[in-house]
Amino acid sequence: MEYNVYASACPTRMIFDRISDKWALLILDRLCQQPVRFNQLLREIDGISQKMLSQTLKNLERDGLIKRQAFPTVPVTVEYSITALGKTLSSTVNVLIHWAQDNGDAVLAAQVEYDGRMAS
Amino acid sequence: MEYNVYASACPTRMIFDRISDKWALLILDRLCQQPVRFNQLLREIDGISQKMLSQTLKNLERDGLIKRQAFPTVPVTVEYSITALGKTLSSTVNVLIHWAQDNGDAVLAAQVEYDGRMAS
DNA sequence: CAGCATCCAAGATGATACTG
DNA sequence: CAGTATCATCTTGGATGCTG
Repeated sequence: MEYNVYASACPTRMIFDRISDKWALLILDRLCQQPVRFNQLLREIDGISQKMLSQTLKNLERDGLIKRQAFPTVPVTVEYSITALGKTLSSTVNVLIHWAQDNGDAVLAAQVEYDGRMAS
Repeated sequence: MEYNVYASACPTRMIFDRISDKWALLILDRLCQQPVRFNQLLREIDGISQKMLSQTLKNLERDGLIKRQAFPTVPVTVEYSITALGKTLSSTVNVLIHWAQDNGDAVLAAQVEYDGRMAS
């Protein structure tokens, strides 16, 4: 069956909602490098709250993009790692990251030009 | 200079905030095909309100990703088209769209598995 | 036609405190 | 350490009405 990307019920749109989660992308990118524990992520992802981290990790795990593994140490240790599926998504995300790095200046310049044009 | 992607002040992060706007991506993708007028976009992008459309178009124009052109007809006609910069972004966005189309089922399956695992 | 201004409801998020 | 629960806040976005 063919889906209309612009319709709400479209599966692609559902995935776009996940993809459009800033924290999810940052976490995914971070886990792509190596498995990381909860509090370490909390420290490294600048600006994220414990609540959002917890919530985002749960979503990512539910989507099969990351894997949660708890070790029976005292106190408990939990390690989050990326899955094969998550890796493939991360690759496409990296394309966007590189675009941003390459074109950040151009966007910034456009903003300055726009603001000047509108002010007058 | 090197930026830390995880820091709030990072330019890449700023761009990510734009990219993470669902409406912006959909509009960009639509304009990539051909120039479209305001009300036509309003009809085609399912679920978007006039307010959001107006707001998103303004942001995209400010970022230099789309171009707004008004024609002095009665009543006025406004056409939005994609810029060269916007086209390059759209290309990378398309990679994501294809990923979503290819992996939607896998994500769905993961969700079902997760929900079942958590319910027990 | 192509918007802008206003009001308001709902959801997202932060801060804080508590737990196995 | 790795979370959960609760409350307060703050943003977001929809609905409506008006305008050049």
